[in-house]
Amino acid sequence: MTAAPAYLDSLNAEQRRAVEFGVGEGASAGPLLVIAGAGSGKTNTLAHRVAHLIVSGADPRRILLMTFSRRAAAEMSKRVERIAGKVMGTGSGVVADALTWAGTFHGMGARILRELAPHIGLSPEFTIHDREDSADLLNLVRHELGLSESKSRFPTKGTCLSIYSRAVNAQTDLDEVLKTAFPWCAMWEQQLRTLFGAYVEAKQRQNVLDYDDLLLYWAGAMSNAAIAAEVAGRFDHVLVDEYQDTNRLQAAILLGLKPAGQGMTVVGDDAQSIYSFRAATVRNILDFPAQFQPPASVITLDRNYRSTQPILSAANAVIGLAAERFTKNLWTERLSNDKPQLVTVKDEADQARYVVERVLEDREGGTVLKQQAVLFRTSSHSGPLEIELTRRNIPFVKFGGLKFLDAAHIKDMLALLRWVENPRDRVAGFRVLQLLPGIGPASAGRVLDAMAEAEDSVAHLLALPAPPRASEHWDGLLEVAGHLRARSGWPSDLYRARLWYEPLLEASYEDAQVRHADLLQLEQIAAGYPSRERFLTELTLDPPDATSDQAGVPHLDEDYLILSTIHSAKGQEWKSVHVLNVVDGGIPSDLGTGSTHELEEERRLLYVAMTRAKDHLHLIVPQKFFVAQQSAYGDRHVYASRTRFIPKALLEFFDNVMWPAVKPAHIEGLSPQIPKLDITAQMRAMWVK
DNA sequence: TAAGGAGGCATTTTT
DNA sequence: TGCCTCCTTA
Repeated sequence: MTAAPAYLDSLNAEQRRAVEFGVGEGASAGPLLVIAGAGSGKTNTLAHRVAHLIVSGADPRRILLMTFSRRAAAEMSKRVERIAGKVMGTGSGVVADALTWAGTFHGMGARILRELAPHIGLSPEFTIHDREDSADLLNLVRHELGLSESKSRFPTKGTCLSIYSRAVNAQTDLDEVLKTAFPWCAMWEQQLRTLFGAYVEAKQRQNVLDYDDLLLYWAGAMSNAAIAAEVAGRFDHVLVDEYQDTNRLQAAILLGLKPAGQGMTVVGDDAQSIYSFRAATVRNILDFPAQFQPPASVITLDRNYRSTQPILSAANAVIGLAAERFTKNLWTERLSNDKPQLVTVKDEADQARYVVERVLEDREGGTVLKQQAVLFRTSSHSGPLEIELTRRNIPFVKFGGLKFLDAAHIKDMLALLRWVENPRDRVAGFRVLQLLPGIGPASAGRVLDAMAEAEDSVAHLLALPAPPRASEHWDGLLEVAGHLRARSGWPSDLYRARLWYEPLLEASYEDAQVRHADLLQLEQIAAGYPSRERFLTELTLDPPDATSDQAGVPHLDEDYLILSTIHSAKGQEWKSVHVLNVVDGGIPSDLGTGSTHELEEERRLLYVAMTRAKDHLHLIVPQKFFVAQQSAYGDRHVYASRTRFIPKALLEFFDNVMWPAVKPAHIEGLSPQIPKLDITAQMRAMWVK
């Protein structure tokens, strides 16, 4: 082996092995599995590997790089560019924008399917349903089948979708899925089977795909030898990040792309597998090497560059109690005397106060808010904290939970665009039509039926008479639909759509002002996409994270505190991390204790949360904790105990403190950062729910 | 047949 | 609490 090029100097020996593995053998290098522990420089290593491939002559347009989220893909591309640019010269243009196949499985699937569409019985104009749309369609189908009689408690649309999704992604038959994951729905097996069959037919008639279809159709296409050869032939290298969170369907796609494993690299950490509810299976990563002949090479990265030794020791101890584990303990050279804090507080209100106080303290100490995060198991757990933050005028952004796109008015606008893009999309049409006063489910259904039978459905729509009570707004709808259909100007389409929609918005919502602002923001976002189709597709596959419907959401250039579900915190790191509700019922969630399998995943969740912290880690244990979602009504709290994942024997890894300490917090204790005279804001904030 | 009101019930995490 | 479904009324 020749001496390593200078740009690899910053890597340690194992990282360099991972980067250089098989490079120079061209596309014939065998499969590689990199087990990369938390904070072990995984992203950096993968980025270096891609850059190294390119520098060594690989064509970046023939590299497929799949990550868990779009954010991760963007970050990766940027790094690759930086590294390779340094070597090859930034102006060369060889690297810039050349890494065209970087994204999520779903995103890449959508792109490939649009090309393959004519060959596999799809129209290239297909639109994509997000979870809620899918559930709505499932609901429509359910009603048509008469499965919604009142006395029988048929599973809700959301549950039905989860069951369907799991069966698809786990490649498992319905009865097995019901038995293992949804036992309380097992009695409905026959009806569910009928429902799912009808659901699939409806999707095909309407030329829509749901999230699962993006994988399912892709995998299906790969089972045809000619198509598989065509698709596989495009890529010399296939690299997959976060492999522990892929499911069997995704593994099947990969195998279809690289049956012998040549040019394939997967990276992951079985200790961080937290997506089994999405049918991800840790078996994918464990069984990866053996599915090839000869088996894939394995390289392990276990040096942690993120956390201090005390934090790491505590995290190692927690994961060390796992029933099964495959990765070694992480180690670091970052010494420190500060153990992680295990803080007992009275209730969730005190928990919120504690966090706020520490956050302000840390900021005093020079850690900007953006370098601090508060993590929690369930989106609703941050409620009391959000109130406290608002009261104290501390800006924050929340990741996970409710999304911008879930807002009704945003969905309305997108439905119009989607319907115009794909007039067969019944969920979209149904929604748009019912926006008009005087049109309900029945009229909407009739219009859609008439369109479905017509040769040219849009022309047919334009010629339809107004439904009985909807004459007032009918022409307006036809006009905007006709216009958008005939000539799509992007992003001005959205502007036209808004002009049409705004009168309806004002008529039906009290807070039309706020919603109006959201629509403007949507227009901003739209301007960043080259076409309507790309906008709709990518927005569905990668919804913006934060909501803006509450006052006080900061501009992005300001400093703000990060609030995030543990799931959404994957791959990230902060100087200081607070974890809320580290009690039984919080983590593990009281819903996640059904099987050992679920319980182990909850344990890994705590591990993931803890390993996000670089310097300071606080686990907070409120003694009084509300169960499930019923926080506000009734008084159904429980006296919780510390999470079972930190039994007595592990207490030595933590500083155990009670808060507040002996004397109660005093008003003079407030940080000088709080403007003393801003009482008016507090008065107003008292009424912010 | 649309639309608003009353009453029942609730299973987390996300592409 | 807030969402969803069913029922009543115009």
